[in-house]
Amino acid sequence: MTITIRDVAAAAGVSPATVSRALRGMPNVDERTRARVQRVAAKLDYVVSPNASRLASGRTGSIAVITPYISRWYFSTVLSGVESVIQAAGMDLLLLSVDDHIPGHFRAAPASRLRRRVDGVLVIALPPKSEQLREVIELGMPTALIGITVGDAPNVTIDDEDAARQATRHLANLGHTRIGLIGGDPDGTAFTAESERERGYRSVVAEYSLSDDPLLHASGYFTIAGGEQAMNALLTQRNPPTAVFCMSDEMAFGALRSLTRHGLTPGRDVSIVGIDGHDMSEHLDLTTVGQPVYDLGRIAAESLLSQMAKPTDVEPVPGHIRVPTRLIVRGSTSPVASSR
Amino acid sequence: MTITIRDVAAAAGVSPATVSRALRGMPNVDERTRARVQRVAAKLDYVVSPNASRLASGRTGSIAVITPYISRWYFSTVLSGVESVIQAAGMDLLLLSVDDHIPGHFRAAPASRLRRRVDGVLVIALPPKSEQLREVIELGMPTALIGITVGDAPNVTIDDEDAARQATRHLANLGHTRIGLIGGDPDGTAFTAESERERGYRSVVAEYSLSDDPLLHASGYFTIAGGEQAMNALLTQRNPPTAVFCMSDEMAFGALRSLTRHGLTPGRDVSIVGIDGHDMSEHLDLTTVGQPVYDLGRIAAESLLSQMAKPTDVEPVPGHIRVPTRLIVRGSTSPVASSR
DNA sequence: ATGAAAGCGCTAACAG
DNA sequence: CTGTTAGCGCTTTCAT
Repeated sequence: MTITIRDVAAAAGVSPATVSRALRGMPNVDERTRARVQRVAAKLDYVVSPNASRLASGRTGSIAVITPYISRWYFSTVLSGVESVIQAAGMDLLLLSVDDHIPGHFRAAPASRLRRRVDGVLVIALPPKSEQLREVIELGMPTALIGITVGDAPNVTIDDEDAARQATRHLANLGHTRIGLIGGDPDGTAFTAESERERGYRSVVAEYSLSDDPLLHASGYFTIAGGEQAMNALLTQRNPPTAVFCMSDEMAFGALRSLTRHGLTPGRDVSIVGIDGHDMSEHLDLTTVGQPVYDLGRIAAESLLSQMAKPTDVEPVPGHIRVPTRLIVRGSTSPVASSR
Repeated sequence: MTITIRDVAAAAGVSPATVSRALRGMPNVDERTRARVQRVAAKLDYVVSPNASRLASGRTGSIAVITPYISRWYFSTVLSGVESVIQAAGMDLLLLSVDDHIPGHFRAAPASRLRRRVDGVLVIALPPKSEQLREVIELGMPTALIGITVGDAPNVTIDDEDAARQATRHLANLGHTRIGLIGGDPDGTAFTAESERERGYRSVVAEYSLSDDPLLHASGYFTIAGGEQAMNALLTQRNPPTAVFCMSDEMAFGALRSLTRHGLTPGRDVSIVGIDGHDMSEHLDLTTVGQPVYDLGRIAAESLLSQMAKPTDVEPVPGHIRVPTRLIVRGSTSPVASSR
């Protein structure tokens, strides 16, 4: 019923091997033969069986993307960039989320679903010390990490420390001296990005001799709601900051909302700056340090592909790739009110 | 090097066939034999080769998700719901975008990448009359559509006409009589949702004898920027609407922004209502008709799975599944100003 | 309940 | 440049 390579071979008057070569564009095939085979294959509406092909060749032609979230902006945007490259390369993209969106729902370890199934793995911002990431790396297959740094595993990131410096410096240059920080969790160690951004912030605090009052720090857990609560906390102090650096745009959105709810005007009463260049940041008039998230995905996928193409013995260290960020100044930041 | 079913068989002192049966939980295997095989397989760290298994059995164990966009809120949220079900079922999820994010970049027809490769297909809101959708449906494999209706193909949607009625009625009940409409494209025919939402709007206009001035209609192309421009157009008329129904939250976000830019206050000067229940809608205090987007994905995936489980001869019509929506009233809507 | 045998549809040497 | 010969690693009758 389903037509196989032998049907094509018979119809074209050649052997299955020749059909295989002709269709895959291999050399050492007479161009007229190739043309005839292609024509016959098209007429017969033949498509190779990926499974047979993979079984025989040992290559799976697929790469897996592992991500903690699918629908959050950063993750879906990275995924989009990844997908464009994978698809252009003619490979299959297996999507695997390790989040448990449904509380209490057990998610199998990703590694077991990867073995013998994909040629390479792309990991989007999994917590560096998570069991799941460790498992994946221990698989020992070609891997590229996005947005995180773990040992010397090939990865693509922004310079998080520098991004934080750009954001904080922008505030300092506007004359602010009490600059708040809204970070992730209180430990600040869940992600490499978190500690690096904090380091960037601290380096500017030192550089400009800004206030380093510990009360200027709050945790927003990288969510909108968390950012709002963090800003609430900052605002209800005796001596609130005149400007706040948020480690992500989403937390900054929450901070903006907190201001509005408190009857304050972002940019006039308190300046807010984020990191991301989130789609909605323009809409909310948020100053931010934009990162090319779609490109992060694209570049990581390309890097993985080239890593896979290379012979396994020579390893020219795909290494760490840094992509640039840039400060986007909007209405949420302005010079400190000299006197109120 | 890689260990196969024969290694397990040898180590367990049984035949490969028995290992196969034991590991897949088939009946007619002595439970002690099964236990031994499982123990040996685990000790040897054996994983079946999906390709060999698929080739031999004829089942691919994968389902494809085809979507025009990956990073837009609606699509990534649906995808997230789909993924949770597919993964729980132990199947592979192949992600395929048919969008050309990179202008001029040719995207191969999806159908050719599906044949002999997946057992079923999930399609997220592709334009009903698109070539790509037609191709996919003609494949004749188990399929479920999300957010669109095409013939009698199994699908999962909200009641778009009803959602539009809820939104428009809410405005009418607040006393508004000049209610604007921001839709997708001028034809309003790209998606089934579009024409149905327009029908719902019109039915309420008729029901409440509201103004049906054609100047109250604008096109926002389902984007934030488009929504803003549409609202601009509506606002610069001699007799602007006092309330506007936007066919999507993202267009509503744009409309809100337009109001703010014009010095108007949403909810006080002009009421705005959207459809979606977008993550940011709460943050922007937007009244909207919420749809359970994550569940749309979940339900469609489950429906597809059960469709695939059934024998092909009896077809009890998986049919059309409607999920309920609900009006969420927030600050962007309020009673019409009786006199200004 | 278990084993033997025959493929699933293709690719990869190896000849020629 | 093309054909032949072996499998890739599993599943599935068919026996036993």
